Amino acid sequence: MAYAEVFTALADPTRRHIFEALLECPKTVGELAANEVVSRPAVSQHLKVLETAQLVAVEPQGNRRLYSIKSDGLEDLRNYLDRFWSDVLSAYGAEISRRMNNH
Amino acid sequence: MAYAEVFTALADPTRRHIFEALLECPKTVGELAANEVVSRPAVSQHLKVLETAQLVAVEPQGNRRLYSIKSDGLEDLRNYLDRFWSDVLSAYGAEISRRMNNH
DNA sequence: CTCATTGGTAAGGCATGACTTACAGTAAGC
DNA sequence: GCTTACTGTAAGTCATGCCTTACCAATGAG
Repeated sequence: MAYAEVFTALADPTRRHIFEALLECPKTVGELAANEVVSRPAVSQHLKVLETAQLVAVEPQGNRRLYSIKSDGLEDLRNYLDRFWSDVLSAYGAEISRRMNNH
Repeated sequence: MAYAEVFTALADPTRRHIFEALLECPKTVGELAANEVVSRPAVSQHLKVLETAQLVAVEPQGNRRLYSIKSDGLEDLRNYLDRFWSDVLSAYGAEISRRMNNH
């Protein structure tokens, strides 16, 4: 039921960029910040949002923190869309039959 | 390639509510606004965002404007997620093999 | 023709969010 | 131990977004 946070998290271009960067392989905050235009603290804040949305996970490794993709958030979003998808199709069916009756 | 606008559009709770209301059947602006907490102009502005994201379509009917679901936006989002989904899985595979080598 | 209904747009206020710099804390290297 | 590297948090600034009221255009009803 966390699809709301997922929408919010992925609505931001920078957060999408960070998220997509993590698809390649797990990365530290510094590595992620090196590929972004914004500052490192900004990346930290974005990672916090992504973590709340269950899109990433952290694993402290000594001095550094290794961030990696967590599929839970995407799964929530996918379930939300799947539920909608059937509703959309049935809505189309209802609309079509409605038009066939009216026209 | 409009998934960015779709994320932005569906990140707002009111817009999600409007969008979900349209799943039942096409509705006019007044009907939609009657079921929302915000004012009618606010609903109009939300509908504009949803329309930009290819999530709804309009059909003027005399005095009124009938809004209905348009699946294009959801389809874009779905394609984006599908592409990610395979990447997520392959990323997991890489991560697993990486851990098997290291530990 | 006149008035009411419907709905989009403009302008302004206010809250939220994204970014920055500064600071604090913890682990690593010497 | 002392310094350096890595990262999260706090505080403040600035832009963006959402909402409101006011206004205007177009259609329908009488």
